[in-house]
Amino acid sequence: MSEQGTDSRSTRERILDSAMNIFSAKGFHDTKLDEIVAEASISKGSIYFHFPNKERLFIALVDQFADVIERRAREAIDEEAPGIGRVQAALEAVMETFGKYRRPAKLLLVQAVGLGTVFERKRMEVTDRFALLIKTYLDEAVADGSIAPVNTHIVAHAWMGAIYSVVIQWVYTGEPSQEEIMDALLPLLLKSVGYQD
Amino acid sequence: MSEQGTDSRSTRERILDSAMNIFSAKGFHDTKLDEIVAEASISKGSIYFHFPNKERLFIALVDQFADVIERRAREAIDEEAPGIGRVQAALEAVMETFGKYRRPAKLLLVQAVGLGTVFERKRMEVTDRFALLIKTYLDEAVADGSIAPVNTHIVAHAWMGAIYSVVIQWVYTGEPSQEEIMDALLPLLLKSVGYQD
DNA sequence: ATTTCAGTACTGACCAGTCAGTACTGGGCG
DNA sequence: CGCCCAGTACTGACTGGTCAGTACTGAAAT
Repeated sequence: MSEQGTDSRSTRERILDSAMNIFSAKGFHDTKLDEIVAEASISKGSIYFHFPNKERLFIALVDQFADVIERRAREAIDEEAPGIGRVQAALEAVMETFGKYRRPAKLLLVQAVGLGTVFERKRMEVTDRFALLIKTYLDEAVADGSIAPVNTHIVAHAWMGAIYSVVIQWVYTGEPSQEEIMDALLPLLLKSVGYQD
Repeated sequence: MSEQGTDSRSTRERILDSAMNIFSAKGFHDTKLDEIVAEASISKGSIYFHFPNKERLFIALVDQFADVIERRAREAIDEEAPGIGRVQAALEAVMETFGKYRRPAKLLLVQAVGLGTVFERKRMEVTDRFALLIKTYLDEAVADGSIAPVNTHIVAHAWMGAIYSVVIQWVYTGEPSQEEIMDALLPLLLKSVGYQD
């Protein structure tokens, strides 16, 4: 692979890194491409060589992190036997991943919301994707008798919102700690569907 | 008060109405003041007479609706005796209010998020306000023994997120119906803190 | 005759996106 | 081997459309 200059990472990666930093801190509209250019020490033309426009650069970051979260969740699920244990494992994996990547979390949960019509579809796509993932395993837990029948569609969205909200709070303030969150949130969610360990 | 022309509402109200319609549909940045001018049949100068800038006009709408939601919730609470009944009453009031005002709900829950640094403070202020309201009455319910002790701070944020998420889903798709939501969400939340009716 | 409110026409800063040009690599060919 | 050519990666000064905000005028009310 071609290396050159002091920084060995490829230009594309440099752009993505800097874009992540600045988008997550200032939001889409308050981020100027020239700021990314400065922080990444690349040129404006480079951005347009690697990405068709600002919007797609942003969406690339959103997709990238949504993929990571989903992959981690699925990995955790696959290591667990069917039933409510999978729900717990997935939750732990998701919380851990959000915890490890604070800035991407902010980008996905906050900065990707409320950006006009174009991004709205992307946002719904991502939330639906996660909600569906949750729903699948809730349905599984219902089927094998781990929990009583519920409206899993609504429960899935409610769970996702609960996780979002607590994580956002944590991303911004650092409080409450991840341990406190796990200790409080996991039993809360499980109890909400009538499961007691 | 001064009336004039066909439309009897004051210019300020006309501006707020049209701004609400367009902001809630297209988001902050995709809304041009000239669109508001056209829809309200007023002039651009009028906007700048009544509001110092676009940002404050938007925030005025956010505050306005946040006040409505909070007032309805408090009214519902005050009619109920202390304990878990208050939580239920507040929830019903909030859901009903969101249900009645679909566009403002979209503005508050979606369009007011992810708009750079300036609005971030406002968003946190509003969510903290609601979370604190929930927390107060959760603490009350714990104190009088309606529910077992929990980390009410986290529970409050989780509940808020759950409500947000389900309402957003409903605002965009019209599904699930308000009745389904109430039937599924209320027991879910109550069970999550170990309360069974 | 001054204040309040509304209307119209205009400005200029801003910034996403462009493009002509540079630098380096590799490989086909006589 | 030296030469040309093509392709890829990147640069950064420049442009042009957009739109928030302003200046100024008018007119009704008190």
